Amino acid sequence: MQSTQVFPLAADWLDLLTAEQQKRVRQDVLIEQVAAGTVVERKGEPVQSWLGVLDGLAKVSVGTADGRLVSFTGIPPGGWLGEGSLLKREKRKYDVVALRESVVARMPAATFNWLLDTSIPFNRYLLVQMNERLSQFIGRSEYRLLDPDARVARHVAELFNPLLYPGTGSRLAINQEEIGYLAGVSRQRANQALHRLEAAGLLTVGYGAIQVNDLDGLRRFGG
DNA sequence: GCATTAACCACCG
DNA sequence: CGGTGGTTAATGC
Repeated sequence: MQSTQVFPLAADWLDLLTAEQQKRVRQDVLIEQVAAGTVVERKGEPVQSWLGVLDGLAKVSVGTADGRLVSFTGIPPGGWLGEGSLLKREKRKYDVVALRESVVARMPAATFNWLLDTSIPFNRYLLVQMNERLSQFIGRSEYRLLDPDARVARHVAELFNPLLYPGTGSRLAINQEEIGYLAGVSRQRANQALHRLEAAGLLTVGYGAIQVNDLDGLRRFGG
């Protein structure tokens, strides 16, 4: 199930490319619609493409051999990932799973490398993205020390990071179970945290969605 | 005390 | 109808 037809390609880096480069990208990138629960990429497989989430929500998880989750990230629409493994030509180091029905894009390694060789703006984009991700990763280590309300606040804020996920507006379709999963709390506790954050005027809770009103406030909440 | 799981049921789309 | 959310009760750390 793939089409190279019209793609409302959620990728702001596309604008950084020349017309010729955009043309090749559109030709080479494969788009695929996947059902909820689909394992888009499995840990250990050779990396052949750069992955983009165009619609839906994907999770990236890293676990130990016994299956225990060590790290876990949500990728909303507009997020692209896997450039690290692609650059090092190594095997994928994590599982990528669609949390719900999603649309994913794959850019072949050859195209990715060609862009690296021909587009300085694209390199700059990657540099910014990788730096931002590193900063996010380091910051997350202190989440464990925070209470559940603050953990939820920060994980929600991460999903709205404009540098990593430019396609995400102020509203994101994500249910409370998924938020709980991201923040490492139960659905009930996530629900409670969301309402406290709403009472603090930081976000608005909708049906199967949240709307962020104060991104900085969320990042700062509880600490 | 606080969080978790399980279970309801009401409501939204 | 299925999915989501608000709530409660029982149990554990």
